[in-house]
Amino acid sequence: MAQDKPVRVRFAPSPTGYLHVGGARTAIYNYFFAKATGGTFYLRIEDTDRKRYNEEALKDLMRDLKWLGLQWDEGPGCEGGCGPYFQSERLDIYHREIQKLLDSGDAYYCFCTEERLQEVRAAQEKAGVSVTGYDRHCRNISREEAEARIAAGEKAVIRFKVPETGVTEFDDMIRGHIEYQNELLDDLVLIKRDGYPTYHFASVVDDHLMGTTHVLRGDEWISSTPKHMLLYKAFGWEPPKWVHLPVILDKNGGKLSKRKGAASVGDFRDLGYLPETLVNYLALLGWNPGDDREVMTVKEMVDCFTLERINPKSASFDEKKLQWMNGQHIHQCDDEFLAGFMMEGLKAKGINVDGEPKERIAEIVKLLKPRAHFMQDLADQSVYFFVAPATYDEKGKSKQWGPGSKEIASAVRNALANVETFTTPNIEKAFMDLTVSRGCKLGDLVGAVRLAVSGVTAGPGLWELFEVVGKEETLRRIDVALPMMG
RNA sequence: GGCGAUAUCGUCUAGUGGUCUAGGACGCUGGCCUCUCACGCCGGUAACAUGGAUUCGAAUUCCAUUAUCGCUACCA
Repeated sequence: MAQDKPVRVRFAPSPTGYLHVGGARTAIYNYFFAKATGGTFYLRIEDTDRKRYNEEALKDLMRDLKWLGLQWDEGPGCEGGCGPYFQSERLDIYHREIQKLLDSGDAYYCFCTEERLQEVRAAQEKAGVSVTGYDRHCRNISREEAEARIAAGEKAVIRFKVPETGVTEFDDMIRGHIEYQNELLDDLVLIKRDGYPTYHFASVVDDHLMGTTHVLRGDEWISSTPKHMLLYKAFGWEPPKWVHLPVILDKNGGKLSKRKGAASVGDFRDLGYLPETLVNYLALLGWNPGDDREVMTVKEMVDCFTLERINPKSASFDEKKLQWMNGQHIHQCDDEFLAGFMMEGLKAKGINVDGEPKERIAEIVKLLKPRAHFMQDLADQSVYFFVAPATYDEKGKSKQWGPGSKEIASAVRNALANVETFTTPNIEKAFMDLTVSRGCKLGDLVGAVRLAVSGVTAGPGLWELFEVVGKEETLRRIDVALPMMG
């Protein structure tokens, strides 16, 4: 399947809401495909619905795409030769192009009102006819009459004159050959009453004019593709290659929606996922590299990306696996980056870490890194290295601070007090010696003091933990907790 | 209703007529490691939607059925 011309693909969102992970994945595949083939990835804003336009959504959209690392080669902010990249700024182009269709007789003015359309629809429903849609009431109004009526102030839309017979077929790169009977298609609106183009018209005109070679879009567009094919034909343009992507469903096979949980890129960022994780996971949801690799960098994925390995089946989003993958990516982050993220998190909690030695921060990151599943785990779990616990885990209290624990904790405290150089090996030795002299197990010694020093029952190895907290502070925290023990 | 797409473990997937008593990953689970929790390592669990047809042979091809999703807007 040789590419005769350089690949040009686009992500063409409508700025009506947040960037849904499904949309994000469409953007990812477009981006991967462009990068894998040395082509161009451009961003086009489909803002032809003035009622649903949302300025905030547009800003978020671009921010989230950038956060994911999907920087466009052309588009808002980096104009290329095919702008403008906002459809709302291309109205003159659509009006110029529609004239061609009007001239050739492939499009016509339609004066039907919303009310009449509704009546037609209702009647069709009642009659139970199989073919529904616009009844082509205005199809045969002459151009002269139509223009006269418009000149007289009547409002109209412009519809496409779809052939009444025949078959329209196209090949989808991941689904193969698809055919539609033209008689099932209705005369879709091309230019709306407000003068704006519909999606169908604008996307066809733009994909052609902007040189799109492959259209990668959600599979909800499959049924519209024959209409788009017919438009290309009417214009005499060569259609792009079609690549309809499967959708992403939630755990239960329903739509992934905000109401049911996280659904947008921003949601997952707030939850503590790395962009690398999200891109990796989303890419693997419906595509595979051809081998067993799963945790991959963008470069690794781009290097082996092909459209042929995209699955036609829609996939359920599994947040458990996402979590696991985030842990994997956190393990691969360099410590310095994690340290920066951790310190910001601590600052946000009101903990001043400015004076902390770099080595100490690095040591903490080293201890916490293999335990982190979310980025905020770093800050959340490191608080006790900087501030003594104000409260203690309730379950831990009843389990670790029961009868006899005070005596054990005191013994540990005294043993620790005698450790001159408070380092991990020395601390460990103190504990070991204590098990010998007391004739007990290590497990008997650690629970109570871990809770006393950290406030929680889970965490890094105790010796390391104590070393980083420091001798004086460790002893002090044990002293504070001693009276609470039984 | 009509049209279309899809159909392998709970989930993501490998698999393109024999090497499949179906492989990997997440999850769940047993164990190892061990001062806790993680990490890591070893093992287990679990699937070709159904019915026909083609074929010496089908998860793989074809046809039905079923189920799910999508479209059926002057929304994208």
